[in-house]
Amino acid sequence: MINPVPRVRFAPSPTGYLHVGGLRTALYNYLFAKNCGGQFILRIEDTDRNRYVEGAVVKLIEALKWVNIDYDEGPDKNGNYGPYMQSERLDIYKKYALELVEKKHAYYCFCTPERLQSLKEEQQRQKMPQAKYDKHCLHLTKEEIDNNLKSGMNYVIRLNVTEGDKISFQDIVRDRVEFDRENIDDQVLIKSDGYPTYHLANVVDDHLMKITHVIRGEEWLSSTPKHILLYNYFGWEKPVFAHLPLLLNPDRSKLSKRQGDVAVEDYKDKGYLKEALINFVALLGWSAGDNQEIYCIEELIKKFSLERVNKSGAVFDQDKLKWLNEIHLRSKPDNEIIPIIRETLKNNSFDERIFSDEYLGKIIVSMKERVSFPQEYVLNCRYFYEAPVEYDKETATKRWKEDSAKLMQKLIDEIEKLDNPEKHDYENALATASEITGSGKGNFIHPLRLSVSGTGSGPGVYDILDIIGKDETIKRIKKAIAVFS
RNA sequence: GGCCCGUUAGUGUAACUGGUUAACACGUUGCCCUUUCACGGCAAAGAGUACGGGUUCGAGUCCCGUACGGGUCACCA
Repeated sequence: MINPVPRVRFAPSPTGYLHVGGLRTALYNYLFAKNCGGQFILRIEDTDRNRYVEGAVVKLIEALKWVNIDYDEGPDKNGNYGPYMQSERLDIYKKYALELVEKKHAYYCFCTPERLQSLKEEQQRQKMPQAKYDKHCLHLTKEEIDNNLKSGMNYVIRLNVTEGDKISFQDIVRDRVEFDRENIDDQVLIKSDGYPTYHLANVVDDHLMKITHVIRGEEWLSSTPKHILLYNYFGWEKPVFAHLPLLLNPDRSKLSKRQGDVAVEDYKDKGYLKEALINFVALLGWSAGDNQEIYCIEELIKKFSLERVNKSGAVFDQDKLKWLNEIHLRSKPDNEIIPIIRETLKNNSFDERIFSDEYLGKIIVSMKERVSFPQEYVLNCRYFYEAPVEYDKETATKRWKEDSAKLMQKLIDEIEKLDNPEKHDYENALATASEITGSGKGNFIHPLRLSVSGTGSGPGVYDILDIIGKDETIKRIKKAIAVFS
C-alpha cells in the first residue's frame, strides 16, 4: 500500500448538473472513505474546453452540498495536493508528458485531422476489426520533429503502446480483467490545445494526490489498460480499481435524460428528500447482505464495503424511490417540514403568514400518512388553507342525498351549541344529530366531509373540523347546502 | 464489427467456502382495520436462478459453449 490512509476521489467533469449516476459514484467513494477513516477528494476534470459550461462547477458543488456529501479536499477546500481543478494544472501534465517522450513511451504526432479521418475511413473500408492510429509519426527523425516544432505546427503527444504481454489488473468488483495490447490505441495524451486528455490527467493526478482507490463507473473499464500502461511507464504504484455497475433506464439502456430525470437537482425540485435519494441510490448496486432497506447516512457509512458491490447494472426504479421518500418524509420532524409548507403556500399564492406553526403542525399530524412529497401538505389538502371552491363531482353525486340538506342543517344546530369544541365534541354533536333525526351517522359524515373539504377522501372528518374550527365548519356547511339545493 | 463486462420474479437485492419446497423489499391483486382516503396488519400471484452441456451423491453457486443485454473503440469525460 502506498499510503496507510486510504484516499479516494470523485472526479466529475462539470456538465452543468450532477447526474444521479455521478451521485452514486460520489456516494460510494464517500462511504468507503468514511468507513475506513480515509479521505475523500473532489477533483474537477475540466480539460475539455469545448464543453466548458459557465457556472457548472458551482452547481456541482451545490448539489453535493445539498446531499451532504462533504469532501476533505477540493476546489473550494484547500488541501496539500491542489489545485483541484485540472485546468489549473496544465504545466504539470505537460512536464509528465515530456518525461514520457523522453523515455520513448510517448511521441509527438503532427498528423492533421484530415489524415486521421481518411486513415480511419481506409481502415473501415478494409474491415479492420478496429480503427487505430498507424504510428506514422513515431518514425519521425529528431530533426523532423524539431523543425515541425520550430515552425509552429500543431501537434499532440501520443502514448506509445508497444507489443508485449497482456495487460491485466485486479478490480474489486470484477475480479481479474485482461486486455490484449493490440487492441489498445496510441491514445492522445496532450491535445493540440495543450490540454491533457482524461487518461493522462487522471493518472498523473491520482498519483500526485496519493489516491489509493479508484472508484468509478463501468464506462471506464475499457480504458483502464491505458491507465495501467501509464502507471507502468512512469514507474508508479497503481491504485486499487473498483468499477461500479451502471445505472439503467427501465429498458435497461444506460440511464439517460430522454427517459426521465437524471439530475439530482430535478429530484430535489420535485420534492424528493436528500435522505431518500441517498438511501435509494446506495442500494442500487450494493447491499449489506441483510434485509435492511431503510438507512440513514451513518448506518450506510458503518455497513458499506466495496466487496459487496454488485457487478450488473441496476434499473433506476422511480416507484421504490417514491416509497423511500414517503418513509423518510414521515420521520422528519415538524420544524423541518413547516418551512417547506410555507414555501409551497407562497408558491401557490397563499398568504402563508396567516397560518401559525401550531396550525401547520396539526395539518402535518393529520396528513402525515397521506403524503409522498412535502408539497402535498398543501396541494393535497388545500381545504385547510381556503374553503373549497369546488366540490368533487363524483363524491357529490354519490354522497349528497335527498335529505342531506336537512340533516346538515340539523348538524349545524348541534354544532352551534358547542362552546370551544374539541375533536370529540364534534363527534358527540354528530351523534346527537343522528339520534334526533334517526338517520345513520354515515348520512352525516359523508356529506359533512364533502361540505368542509370538497372531496371524498382525506383525514378523519372530526380531525378536519377540529383543525378548521367551529365557525369555519358552520360557514362551509351552509355554503354546501346553498350550492347543492 | 473488435475488445471488455454482465445475466436470480416487472424492479432492487439475498442465498457463508456447492447441501432441504430460492428469501426480503418496492410494485401488483385480495382480505382485515377505518362509515372516507391513506397508514398498518394479513395473504396471494409472480423466478426454479438466460439457454444448453458438463463436473458432482448433490449446482443459482464450479467449468465450457451459445444467446441476449450493456459498455467501449475521439485531440469527450
